[in-house]
Parts: sequence; structure tokens; C-alpha cells
Amino acid sequence: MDATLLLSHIDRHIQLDTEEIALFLSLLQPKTLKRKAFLLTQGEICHAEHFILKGCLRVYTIDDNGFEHIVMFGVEEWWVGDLYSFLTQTPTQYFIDALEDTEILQISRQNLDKLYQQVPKFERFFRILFQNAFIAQQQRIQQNLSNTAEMRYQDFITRYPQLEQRLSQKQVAAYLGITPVFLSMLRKKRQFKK
Amino acid sequence: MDATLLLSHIDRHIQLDTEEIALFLSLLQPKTLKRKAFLLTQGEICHAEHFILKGCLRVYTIDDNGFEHIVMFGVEEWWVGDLYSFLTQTPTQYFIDALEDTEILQISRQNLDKLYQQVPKFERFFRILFQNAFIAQQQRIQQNLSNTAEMRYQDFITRYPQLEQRLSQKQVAAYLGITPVFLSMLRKKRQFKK
DNA sequence: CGTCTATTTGAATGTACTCAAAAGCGGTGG
DNA sequence: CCACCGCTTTTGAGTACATTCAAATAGACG
Repeated sequence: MDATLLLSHIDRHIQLDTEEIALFLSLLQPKTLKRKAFLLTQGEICHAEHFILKGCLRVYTIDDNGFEHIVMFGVEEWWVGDLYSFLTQTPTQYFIDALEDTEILQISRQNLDKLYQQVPKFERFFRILFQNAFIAQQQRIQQNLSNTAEMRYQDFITRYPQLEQRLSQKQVAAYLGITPVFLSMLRKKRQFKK
Repeated sequence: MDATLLLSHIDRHIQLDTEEIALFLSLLQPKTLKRKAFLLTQGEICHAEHFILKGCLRVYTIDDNGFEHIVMFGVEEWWVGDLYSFLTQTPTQYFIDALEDTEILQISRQNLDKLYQQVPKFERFFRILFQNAFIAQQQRIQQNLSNTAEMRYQDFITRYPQLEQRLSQKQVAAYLGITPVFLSMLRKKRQFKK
């Protein structure tokens, strides 16, 4: 498996020498997932963080009424996992599965700890990563508070136009927090407006 | 101003020697805010991150219809600011003001950069901080997707019982994403149930 | 005390959901 | 390669959750 994408992603934030790169790569494990395969299911402990080389994953919960709610999508160059379960080693409430055939690189809890110890620059790398993720989530929260479903859909397709292409409406609805039926109605309404 | 609270907060995640502590403290600036005073208003650039020693702040937007939406509260031992504006040095979309008389310690962009350079352990500190903030936000997003207003209110008061005491219903409503009128109705309903 | 803001209450409205049925689409096997 | 099965999307009617508007009451603060 080819880690070029991951290395260039890291190179954007910190500079590593060849030794550090070698160490880092030795701590990773590749994995491929067929469409619809699960990476994590509710009740399991999340043992690794996953970097996506190719494909598309979704992180979601299933509520008491059986409805799916997507907390995040992951595509190329994104990290996914359940951080809470990963850090506390407690059972997760999330499911993660593949919407497309997907290739990932995994780093386990022990290996990540080792990485932080041996290459402290990675503290900086993940600090920046979480910082950016925090900002993105805060914007999503603010949007959910301020906007109607129609505005949120509008924003979603302008913010992630290429992602929307890859998803079914059902997935988009589960991310926006509305029913697929209602999303269908919104789309119909939009056609007239344009 | 007394930085004990901040130092013990930091000590939970990283260990500093006396020199490092001295350097860190030299990079901070104290500030007091009277109730209703603004720390940041829409259009300004956020020049510092703020650690709360005492008091209560709110971070919020005002939407096109003039409604306030609170993205986070800050009380003792929390950091607040607009990270996006802080990092990109672009105008913020948020307001931050004090709900109580408040004492904070500020660290400017330049001083934080200096801190990262001179005491890399702070990369780790903020990595952990953002990591935890990310988890908390993800839980909030998941809740907003899954739950009705009534459940969200229930969860809020069990999760932050002491915070709710300090807030008006209007503030709680603006955080939950509902109108004060509707929150009042929910509270009335709850009284019967108990 | 008086003013200003927050909260409560009630009626009408709107946004989004439920249920149900039909149509569309994609993958799989014969 | 077509036919069928299952899942997604569309459409419509009725419903529920939450808002708007308005007015009255309560509370906070100077």
C-alpha cells in the first residue's frame, strides 16, 4: 500500500527526516474495506485512528427509534475513528462503515503513544489537525443553530460539491439531520427556484 | 492577578519546570470584564485566546433575523476565543461578552507562537485540549441530530447542572437552538411529569 | 419606585415528520 | 442480457413539534 498521500498530508504541517518517516511508517497498518464493510460497530472499543487513502467512510449512530445520524463523513486525506472510545478504551456508541471500497492506514493506540514519545513533532501535527477539526465542527454547530434545513442543504452542496456527488440523498439527509423524504421535497423546491 | 488556576489546569497534562512557568506567565496578560462587557465583536480580529479564571462568557452569533445563537459558554478553567479568526487573522463572525463579572488571562497570537517554539510541551498541552474539545463538540452534534428539544434540554441540565444555575433561560434556549418561549413551555411540561 | 428585560400563557402558523403507496434505479442471478 | 428483488427516491395527505405574534406577569436593576 502506498503511503504517499499520508506523507504529503503530514508534510504540510511538520517536516520529518528520513528516519522519522521510516519509524512512522513502521507504526502503520494498511487495511482495505469493501463497500458496506464495517470498521467499527457500537459496543466495540476503537483501537485505532484511520487515515483514508481512497474511498469514503461514514461515522454514525443509530438512535432508539432506529434512525441513523451521521456525525461525519471521511474521504481521501481525512482521519476517522471514535476518539472518545480510542482514548478512554471504552465501548463506542458509533458505527463506521464504508460507502465505497476503501483503503486506509491505521495507527493503534500503543503505536500512537510511541509516536508521540519518539517524534514529538507529531504532537504539533495532531494539535493542528484537531484545531482545524474543532473549527469545522464549531461552524457546523453554529449552522445547525441558525439555519433551516433548506439553508443547511444549500450550504452543504456549496461547501462539499464533490462529496455530495458521491453520496446518496439518504446519506446527505442523515448528515443534515432531516428525513430523506423531506430532503426530496427540498430538492424539488430548489428546481423551481433556479 | 492569580494564575494558580491556570497552572494547575496545565499541570494536569504537562509538567513544567520553574523557568518554563516563568516564561509562560510572562506571555500572559490579565484582564477583567464587567458583566455585559464585550471581549470580541463581529468584524473584529480575534487577537488572543482567553483562559477564564472567574466568571462566565458566551460566544455567539447574531443571524440575519437578529436572533442570537450561542456556540459555547465559558466558565472557570475554560478557554474561549474565535480560533478561526485567531489563526487566520480574519474578521470574526462571533460576539463574545460577559454574563458575569469575569477575570481572564490572555495569550496573544505572537506570544502563543513564541510559546510553542520555546516550550514545545505546549504543543502537547493544546493537542490534548483540542482533542477533548473536539470530542465534546462531536457529542453535541450527535445530540442535536438525534434528539428533540425536550431531550436536549434534559441532557443539558444533567450534564451541566451547576452551569444552568448561572444562566437565564434565554441563554439556555439560545444554546439549545430553541426559542425562549418554547423552553418555557418545556419547563412547564416537565413539572407535571415529576 | 419605575423602567427594562425575562418569562409565562394562549392562539394561529409553519416547518419538518409520519405513514403509505408508487415509481425509479442498481445490482445480481438465471 | 434481461428480469427480478431490494433499496432509494418521489409524491401526497395528515400530524407533531416548534415558532410567531401578542399580551400579561414577573423579576432585576438603577
